[in-house]
Amino acid sequence: MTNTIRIYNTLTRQKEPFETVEPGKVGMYLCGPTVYAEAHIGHMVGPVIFDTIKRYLVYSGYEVNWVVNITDVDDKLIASSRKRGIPMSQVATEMTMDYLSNLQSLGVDQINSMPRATDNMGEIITFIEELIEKGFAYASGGDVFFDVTKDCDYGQLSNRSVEDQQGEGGGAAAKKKSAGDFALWKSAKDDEPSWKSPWGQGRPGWHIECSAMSRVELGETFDIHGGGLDLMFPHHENELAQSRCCHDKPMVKYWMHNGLMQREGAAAKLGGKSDRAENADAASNKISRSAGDGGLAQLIEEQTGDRIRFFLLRSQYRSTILFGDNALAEAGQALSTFYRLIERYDRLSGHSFYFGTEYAKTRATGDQELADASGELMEAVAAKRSVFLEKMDDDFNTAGAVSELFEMARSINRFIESEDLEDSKKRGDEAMSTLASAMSVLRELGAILGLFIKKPKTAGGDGSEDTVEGLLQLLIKLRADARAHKDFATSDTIRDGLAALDITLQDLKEGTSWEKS
RNA sequence: GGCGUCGUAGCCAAGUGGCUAAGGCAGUGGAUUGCAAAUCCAUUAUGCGCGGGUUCGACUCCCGCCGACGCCUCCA
Repeated sequence: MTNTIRIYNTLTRQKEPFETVEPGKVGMYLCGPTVYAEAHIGHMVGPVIFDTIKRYLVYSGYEVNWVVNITDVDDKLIASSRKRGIPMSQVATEMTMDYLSNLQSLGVDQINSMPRATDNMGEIITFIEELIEKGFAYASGGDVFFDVTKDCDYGQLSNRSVEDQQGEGGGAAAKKKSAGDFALWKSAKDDEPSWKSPWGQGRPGWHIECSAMSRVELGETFDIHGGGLDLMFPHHENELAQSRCCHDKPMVKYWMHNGLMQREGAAAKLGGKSDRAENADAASNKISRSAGDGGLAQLIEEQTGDRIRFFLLRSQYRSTILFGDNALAEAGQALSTFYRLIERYDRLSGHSFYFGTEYAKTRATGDQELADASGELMEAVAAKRSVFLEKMDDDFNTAGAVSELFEMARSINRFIESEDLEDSKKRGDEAMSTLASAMSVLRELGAILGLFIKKPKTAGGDGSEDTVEGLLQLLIKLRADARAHKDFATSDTIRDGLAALDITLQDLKEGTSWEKS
């Protein structure tokens, strides 16, 4: 187990060595979605980076339990349910399915548990009772509030004082002792969905479910808690207050917050800042569902999940990521470098990269030049692998790590060129064994990032890949015949025609391959 | 008003108190090719928003300024 991982902790605002509560084990919790509407791309930043973090921790020898909650009861869900004339639970189910399918498309498959708020009402109510008992909360007119004045450490995560709190206002304000108090339990109005509690029919406040469910799944103190920067206040601040006060011990060792995503271009510069009132109507590049963003499933269909995942991983997770067509296109262009190399390897080796077939070690042929080239390649690959891991150790710097992958790909291509492996007559077992070894390192590191795990889709989405492949082979053969007769007019007609369909041909030493962009 | 983040080549984006400031995209020259595409080689920031300061030395630390942005209200 490496013990060199360092994590930027929002609580202390610095990178700290990673030390788990329990040796060798990691409990981590990520705030999941409120399932009232379709997800947008911004919702995937957290899941993708946490999925990668888990992969890396597992790779480093930890046993990791990763929990992502589903908030399936809140005001917006109620509003959506009324508007659509269907039960709140149905809205929640639909949107949960949308969310899960998006996660799957992006290769987020490391989550151990996804508890729902409505399945944990008993625990939530118990948690609130404990807080009341210990004097940190009070019931008031059917509602229950957390008393922020009783928590002398309140505000340490987001670095703000109780005096600064403006409070939620609205109807609940009159029931509160002080403006900064927040709801643990909300009494139900007329036909709202509700649950029975010691304070009457009602539903939980926003923050309490995370305190209750994280305790159930991960215990009173666990290792990592994550979420978007926008959740730092009030959500995480309040969660932290609830749990710390209830248990009289720290809730979380490392608080991690990912940067928010913004739309590229558009109103990038709109003068003034700082004055909320004036800026309230200013155009924003922010992505949010309340601004009508959504449709992630369609975006994934157009762009592929791999491309979006790679795009997200090319930035440091704490920074603001600018999202747009250009950015995605560039990511796709860059990613294809790896796909081409992988296809090249498959073609030369006759094996599938994705199945990870290992070559038997071969006896050296005594070719000194080859031995030197092999040694050079493996040395370069080992060096880049080592830097890759150092970058990941440093607060999961996926952006820096990716650059090592590019250099690795170049080294491998250089080897293929220098040994002329495109020529089957020069393709000996010794060279291919070296190539396979180098590729296996690419596979190993790619898997940490959740990349290059399965073959990407190349043909169109009509499901007839065999047909497409057959047609392409037919055209490639016709073109080869034309070229053999130096009928370049015909051969170029075929190639240009395919290019118009975004299909690019590549003439190799032996045969022709194609790819669709 | 309070709290906080950021400003690195045409674009995206890592990074470090001191060797030649990663990588990608785009571009240019070359190898290769019937021509391409792909791949490889070379090349593209004497400088890291601006002005001061600390230091033997700062892009990296401190202060000021300018600019972009986030939170303080539902938000990943």
